[in-house]
Amino acid sequence: MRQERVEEYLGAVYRLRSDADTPLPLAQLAEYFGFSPVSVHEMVQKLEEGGWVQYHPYRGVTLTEAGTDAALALLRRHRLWERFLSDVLSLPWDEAHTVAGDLEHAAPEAVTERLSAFLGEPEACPHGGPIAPQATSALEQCLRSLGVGAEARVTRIAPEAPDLLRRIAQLSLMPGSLVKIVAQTAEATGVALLAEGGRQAVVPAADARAVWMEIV
Amino acid sequence: MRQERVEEYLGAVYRLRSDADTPLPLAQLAEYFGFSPVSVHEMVQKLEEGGWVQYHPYRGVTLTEAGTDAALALLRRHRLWERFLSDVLSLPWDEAHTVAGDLEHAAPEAVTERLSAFLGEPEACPHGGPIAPQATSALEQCLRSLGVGAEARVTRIAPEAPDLLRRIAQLSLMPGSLVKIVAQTAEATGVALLAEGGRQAVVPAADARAVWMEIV
DNA sequence: ACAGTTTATAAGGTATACCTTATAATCCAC
DNA sequence: GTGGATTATAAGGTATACCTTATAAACTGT
Ligand SMILES: [Mn+2]
Ligand SMILES: [Mn+2]
Ligand SMILES: [Mn+2]
Ligand SMILES: [Mn+2]
Repeated sequence: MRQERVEEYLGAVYRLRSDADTPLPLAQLAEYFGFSPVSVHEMVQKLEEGGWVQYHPYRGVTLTEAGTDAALALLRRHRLWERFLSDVLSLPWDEAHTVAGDLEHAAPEAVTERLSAFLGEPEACPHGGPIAPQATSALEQCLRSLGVGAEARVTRIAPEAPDLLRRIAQLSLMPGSLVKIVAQTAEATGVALLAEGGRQAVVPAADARAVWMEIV
Repeated sequence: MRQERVEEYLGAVYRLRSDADTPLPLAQLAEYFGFSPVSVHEMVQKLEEGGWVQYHPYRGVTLTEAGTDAALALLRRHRLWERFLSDVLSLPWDEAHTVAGDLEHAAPEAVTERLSAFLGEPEACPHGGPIAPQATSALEQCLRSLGVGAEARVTRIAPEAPDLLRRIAQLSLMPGSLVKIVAQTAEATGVALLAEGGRQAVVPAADARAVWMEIV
């Protein structure tokens, strides 16, 4: 197995899983990568042989300790590069995410640590993802799930799909933004309406599911 | 052909060739990579189909214009990352070279330009390699070729082999160092002796061939 | 409890980029 | 101009990581 492939799989498992013990169905991994389920199954078997994941037939994969460590290290590198690209080189945040997706595989531990120090030991990526690997705050709720009248602060955008990031940026909904839900459209197909610092914006339901908030 | 492989070959051709029109023998490429000549031959044929090189049977390869452009762009990225790793993250210069060998493939044009701006548009890598692609100064001579009594300034270390770089660093022979040749040992197996700012050092003949200087 | 869906496994295929062994063509130095 | 070294080419092989098609097994809801 090539190192980069291993990392991509472990990173994906970490990002997509709901919690550490609930196995992630291979179908979800396949869909995430756009690979056939058969290919993902093959790769997962190799990952299990390598001691990175545990495979639970008919249920999915969980990360072993080694797998979790590797995934966390990857995510940390990813987010540090994102900060560098975004803060130091002023790259748009969707491009920062994309480029970091390559750089993340090419920085040994020593470089990562020095990069973190240079950046001032940041705590989150430009999209709100934690850099010091810690549990996601249990207080986070997605924008979609908030009711009319709620006031909340954006903590994070996840998942970090480039086109989604571009739309979110246009609405100025970056982490830190304070927001009040002023209206809500009908059910599944609906959108959420909200006002922020005077301005108003309409967030499509699908996008609202990727915006995570903390009620204030 | 995968982009990274193409880049590695073009970069190697550029670094190893003596001048633009003299073809580089495949044997030298094979030796550089540690690949079999047959494999290199196969790859060179694909590179020719791709329009990156021209192959002159029994003589070697030359870069096409597209190939030269790609090689120069790669070298530029390589050297900018070296400067970043060395200046900003304080990595030892041999490690900077090694890590840059990976990062160089993962930075799109836009990132490269911003990186260069952030670094203050540097003109050379930590080992003296030019960043703005220009002809190497014709005044450069290698340390090995200088006679006793000559006074010169180090301009560059090439090739950038990590262990060579470590030895050179220990002798404090980085680009900029001023040096006077005070003695020279016998022929091929010999070493060159020199004094620098009071200190004295003995440079093995093989290493002296990689230290390029400008007579002052 | 069984039908229908989901998941697993078997079998064979592709492309990339490396390998070895063997033979053929060419070059070069004497 | 020929013989020994270099270089080219042919043929077949490996590993990785993806693919499709087809069949089998297990799960799940009614
Ligand atoms: Mn990646
Ligand atoms: Mn991010
Ligand atoms: Mn490289
Ligand atoms: Mn360099």
